[in-house]
Amino acid sequence: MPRIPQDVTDAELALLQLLWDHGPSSVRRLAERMYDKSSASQHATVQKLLERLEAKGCVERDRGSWPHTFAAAIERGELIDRKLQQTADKLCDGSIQPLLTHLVKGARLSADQRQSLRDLLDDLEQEKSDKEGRRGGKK
Amino acid sequence: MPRIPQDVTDAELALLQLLWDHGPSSVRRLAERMYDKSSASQHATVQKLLERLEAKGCVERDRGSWPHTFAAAIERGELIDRKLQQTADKLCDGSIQPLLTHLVKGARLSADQRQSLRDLLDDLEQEKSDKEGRRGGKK
DNA sequence: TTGCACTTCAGACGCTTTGTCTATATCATG
DNA sequence: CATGATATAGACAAAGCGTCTGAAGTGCAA
Repeated sequence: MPRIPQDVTDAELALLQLLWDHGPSSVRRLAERMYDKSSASQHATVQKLLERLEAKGCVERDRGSWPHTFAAAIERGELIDRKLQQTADKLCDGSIQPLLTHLVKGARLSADQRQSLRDLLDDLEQEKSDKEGRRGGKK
Repeated sequence: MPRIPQDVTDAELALLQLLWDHGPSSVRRLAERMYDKSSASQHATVQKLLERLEAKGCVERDRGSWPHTFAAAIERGELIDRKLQQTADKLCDGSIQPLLTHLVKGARLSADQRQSLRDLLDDLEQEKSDKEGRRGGKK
């Protein structure tokens, strides 16, 4: 089940952004947005990129429609998580804790941002105790 | 002097890790650790990688010693920050806030980890008020 | 049906990166 | 200066990436 995540290149990422921002689209629409009045070869380029994205499991193609409609198969957040995990693997021996520390220290967080982070932690706390209070569940 | 950060490749990173873990070293020592009984050509490979790392500002070479001694010119944390910023640039429009959120949500944080995160936030709070009330003695 | 425009698909090109290696110049010391 | 180790410059193959060409397929209108 856990398909091993593949890397997404820059051009591919640009396409994903378009899909995230504008929803499922045809090759033509994507090409027109990406280049802005696309030529025949650019159209083919987009097609190839989509093909590779599909192979990587990042894009879903609806072969029933004509022309084919493409949609993102992963969410932005999913890709973010992948990237973070990769960074952790390479630099922190797989542990994410150091990343957190560095982010919190490095980012100049405003009071608001700090507060929202605290809130987030509170939510986690809540979740945790929920799990305990509700008759056991699975360990 | 914000030297524009360069990317570090895998083999280069492996060298940096050695420098971080074992301190300044000669090419020979690095080669022996990296491959484990290094050949002549592997020795040259390490030399080339160090040369590139030096060009990228990630390694400092002491040309006074013989053989040259190499030391990391950036800290692990610095590279982590770079990577995180790059991820933010590509996926979050440069903002780090989303990264934080995803990390906190995604990482299964233990109670201890959550607490240390809170402490970290408290420290930031403290720092903030320090800056207002003091003539900053840093250390 | 045939013709046409559009799409899909397979493949290849050209450039760059990356890790590796060869060859030559340079050095420290006996 | 002779020798063995080191430094330096350059070349190489393999792979990745964005791009493009050419041919096959599909829907549609005359």
